[in-house]
Amino acid sequence: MIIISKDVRIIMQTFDVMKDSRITLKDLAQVLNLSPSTISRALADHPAISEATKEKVQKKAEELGFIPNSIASSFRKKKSHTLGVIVPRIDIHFHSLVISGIEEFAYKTGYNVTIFQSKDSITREKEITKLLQNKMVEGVIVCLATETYNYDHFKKFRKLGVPLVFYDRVPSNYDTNKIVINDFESAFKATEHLIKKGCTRIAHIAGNQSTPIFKARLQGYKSAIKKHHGNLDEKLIIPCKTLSYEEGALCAEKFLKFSPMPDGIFCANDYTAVSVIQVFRKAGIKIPEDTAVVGFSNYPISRVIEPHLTTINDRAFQMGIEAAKLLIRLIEEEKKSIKSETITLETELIIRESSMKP
Amino acid sequence: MIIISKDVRIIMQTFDVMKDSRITLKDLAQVLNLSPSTISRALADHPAISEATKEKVQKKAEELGFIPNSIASSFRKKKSHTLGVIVPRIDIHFHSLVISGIEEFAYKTGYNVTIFQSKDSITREKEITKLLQNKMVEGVIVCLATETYNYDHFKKFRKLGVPLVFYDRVPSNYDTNKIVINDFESAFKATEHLIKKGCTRIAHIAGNQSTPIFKARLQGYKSAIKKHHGNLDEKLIIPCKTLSYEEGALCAEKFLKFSPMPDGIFCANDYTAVSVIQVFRKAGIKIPEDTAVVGFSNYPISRVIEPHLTTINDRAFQMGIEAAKLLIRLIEEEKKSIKSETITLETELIIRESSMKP
DNA sequence: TTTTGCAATGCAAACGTTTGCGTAAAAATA
DNA sequence: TATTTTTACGCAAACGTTTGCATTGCAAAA
Repeated sequence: MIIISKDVRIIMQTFDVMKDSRITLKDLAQVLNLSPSTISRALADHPAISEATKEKVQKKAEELGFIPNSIASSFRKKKSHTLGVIVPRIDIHFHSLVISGIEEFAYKTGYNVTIFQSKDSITREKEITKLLQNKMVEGVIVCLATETYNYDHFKKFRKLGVPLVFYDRVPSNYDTNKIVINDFESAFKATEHLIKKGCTRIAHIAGNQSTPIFKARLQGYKSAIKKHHGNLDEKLIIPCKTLSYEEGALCAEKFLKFSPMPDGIFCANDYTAVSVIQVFRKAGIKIPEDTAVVGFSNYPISRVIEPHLTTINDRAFQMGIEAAKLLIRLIEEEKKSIKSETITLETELIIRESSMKP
Repeated sequence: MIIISKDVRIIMQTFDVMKDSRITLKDLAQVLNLSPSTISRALADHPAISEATKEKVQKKAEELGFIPNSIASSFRKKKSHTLGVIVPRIDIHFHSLVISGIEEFAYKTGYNVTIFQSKDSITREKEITKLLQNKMVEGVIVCLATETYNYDHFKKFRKLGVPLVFYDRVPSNYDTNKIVINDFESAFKATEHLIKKGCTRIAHIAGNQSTPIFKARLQGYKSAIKKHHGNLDEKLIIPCKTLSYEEGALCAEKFLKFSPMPDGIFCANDYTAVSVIQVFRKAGIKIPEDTAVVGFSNYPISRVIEPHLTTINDRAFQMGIEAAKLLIRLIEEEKKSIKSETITLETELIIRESSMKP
């Protein structure tokens, strides 16, 4: 559907005339009979410029619709005021929350955010790191691709003096800045909650054990069980690859065949937890009376599923805020710090009906 | 938790030495006894440069770890190779899908994506448009803030020759490029589906009527009812402000008091649809036997809720792809086109259990 | 009055890359 | 061999802003 009206023609004319006729500092200088340097300083509120000229310049700039060319400025000052962000996928709710936090803080501080998706591919991740170096970003925030176990492609940033902050899926054995939650403690809390609710056979749907966060969650679960129940039944632990909704259903089917069945299940994420609840309910198992369920991440779905899901708030938005805050601090610090920082965010157990045993 | 090891110290030394010692074209030129222009052309695979020198340059560039300064290049060429994206919020699943599509296409085409959240505030939206002009973005993709009814702050882009593409919440009465779905037809399809399933009293949870997309959905609903049932009972239409999960529950409560109750409900989004299903089921109403429900958007939750929700796939990812594709075409077109384009994506009715009346 | 000091502005270079034009040498043509 | 064409490269300007240093005018101190 294409519409060409008389109106559009008029607009086009304007368009063609104005095209690329951006007013520059020099133009302003000429008009005002001042030097470009004075204009520049006036606009930057430099103390050496008199208030009178400052006002004059401001007014004229406004009048002529002067738009400072920040690329020229970046070029000259060697500062792009841009942060690069590499996430596995933008459309995963957790990451979109983190990005939202990053943008929020960056915007307030005057930085721009350029995003890239690694699609969990190390090849693409490497490509992106190269791009980011060209682009002269001032700092980079990364959540590693699942495939990434070697971090060499990030070393160049250090050489270039570009600070890095990793979040969630962070490098192990590599000293750098990290924003994480305490997965161990969170899992411990979640498991302990089930124990306190009277569960005696608590199962765990575990994530990919080559990913540190899921490993830590399993450890937290184990630790809580050992502390309160003494011994641990390894059979109650079912490892998953992707922790998808579908995989969760498969785990649930397995649990249904156990005898006795688990009376509590701690799932490494919310998708599998939701899946378990649905499969169990279809099988006539009452949640939470027969089996209590706890998830991890506080996805929107957790407060929609019936019964509402007890889960761990993983502070995704806050993670983004902290990542941006730390990164910008590192960028603006006079002498770039040598120390690497790891910020651990406090999680919170959100207790809902799925674990409220009578 | 701060760890300083001997290793880190060594890295730091390297770091300090290397800092800001980026190799430039000039450096390369000097080393190779060639002029910067030759280096530039060699690296750009210019036909006027011999294969021999090209190879020599490539090799040396690799060897010295030359990183082209794309800010300088952007500055000189007046091309930032950057797209600006303004969305109300990144953490809304629909938008994160669109952004994902935008990034996907932009990445393949060599463009970067800088994102901004308007937070549905017109003030912030205006601020962002100013920023984007400074940044010399080559094109902008926008989903308008709910507050936005005046589009003057976007007119400057046209004057600057920067193409704009709007998606989802697009300006009305303003000739520009738009990517939309056919909300009218989709709503018509959804309502007709309920009619064909035998529903005779079909209600509608409508969105904010000052937003064109929700207005169109209401019209589509009305049109289908009128076509098949002849007359329309306006009481069966409940308008909502935000279409939130909570608002959906309020609507559901109202429907429960109707007599006779609606035997079909078409909701303007999935949140309210899910809410309706839950409230109805708690009240003992069988879905879909007593009342069939159809949502809109195909949110992840729609295939988790029991019964799974019949809904409209709004092609969010594809919308992002198309927006980026159109924008980049507009950017790269020789003579910027005068015509505004509106691309309407075909939606798809996804039929699941919530509408499968026997 | 001369000197010193300060406030306000200008000069000019620089940032790294690109590009139109010029030119030398080599190759092709007359 | 003389002339033209082609090939391969260099020169130098330009992009718009910033910034160290120089400069001007003028008031305060000597």
